[in-house]
Amino acid sequence: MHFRSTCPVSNILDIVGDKWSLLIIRDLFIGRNTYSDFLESPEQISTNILVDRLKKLVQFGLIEFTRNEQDKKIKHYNLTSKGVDLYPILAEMAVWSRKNLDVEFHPLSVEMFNDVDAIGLEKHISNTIEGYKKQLNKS
Amino acid sequence: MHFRSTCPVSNILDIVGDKWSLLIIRDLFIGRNTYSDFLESPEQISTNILVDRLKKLVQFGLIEFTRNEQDKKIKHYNLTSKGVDLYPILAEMAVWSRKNLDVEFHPLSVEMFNDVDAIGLEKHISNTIEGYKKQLNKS
DNA sequence: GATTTTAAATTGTGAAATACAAGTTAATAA
DNA sequence: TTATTAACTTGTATTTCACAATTTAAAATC
Repeated sequence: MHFRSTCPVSNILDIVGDKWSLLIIRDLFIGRNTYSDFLESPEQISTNILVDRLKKLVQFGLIEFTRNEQDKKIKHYNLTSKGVDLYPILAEMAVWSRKNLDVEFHPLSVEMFNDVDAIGLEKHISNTIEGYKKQLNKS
Repeated sequence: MHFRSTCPVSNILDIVGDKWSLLIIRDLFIGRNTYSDFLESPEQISTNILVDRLKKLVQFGLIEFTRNEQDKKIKHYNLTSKGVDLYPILAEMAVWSRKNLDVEFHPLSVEMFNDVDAIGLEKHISNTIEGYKKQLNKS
């Protein structure tokens, strides 16, 4: 990995600072976890970019995959601990957009905002991280 | 502005989700605020990209500029309220990098991490935002 | 066990974004 | 009037991305 500088903000941007990586991470948090799932996301990623990003995210240790036991041609991706740690960034991004953009949001994010308003951002973040890690231990 | 979807994470990435925008925002938080300052940052942005990003960030309402009264050919950029609101994202990115990357960081970020450790992330974020807004009122 | 189906991956081509080097503009300073 | 310099532009090469079509390989069906 080549880093442009020793700034930690620059460093993480060198890893996930492109148009697509963080959207794949977002997808994993909302339960989408196969190649086909990612293709169905509303942003419409191209297949070559998707394959490239999945490979890179695996190389960086942010995600990994297991084969479906029933149908071994299906890969189920999941976040690693490093990947789960990205959630605070995604949450702060969503919060910024709600505060600063005058647009309608997807029902899933409205649900997320309701939770944030009900229990606070910090609690929402820790709950989400904990929830994802539980899901991991089951599989 | 064209948004790829109604996901708030996707929305903000459509605005600042490129290789450079958030580094210019970071620069403004650490006191770099002229074209020449930005060019001197360690990541070495190209002049054409810099001009393009500054224009876009102004258009999006994240930054604005004033002319130096002593030397009117110098533009001093500053964050707007919308721009200052990006700080939690930058802070969470830095925190992620410290936790998950095994590299040495720039002295300025070490200083920032010390503050985070001393007073907590939330307090560090609110102090930084408040500090920047004070600096704004003076000018 | 040959054929069909399908998730994942690849390939080719054009478009867009970025990098790099050089030159231009315009306000200030000498 | 001529430097000087901050900001900006231009041209070209490279890299990344978008879009469409095709290929691969494991599983399911006949």
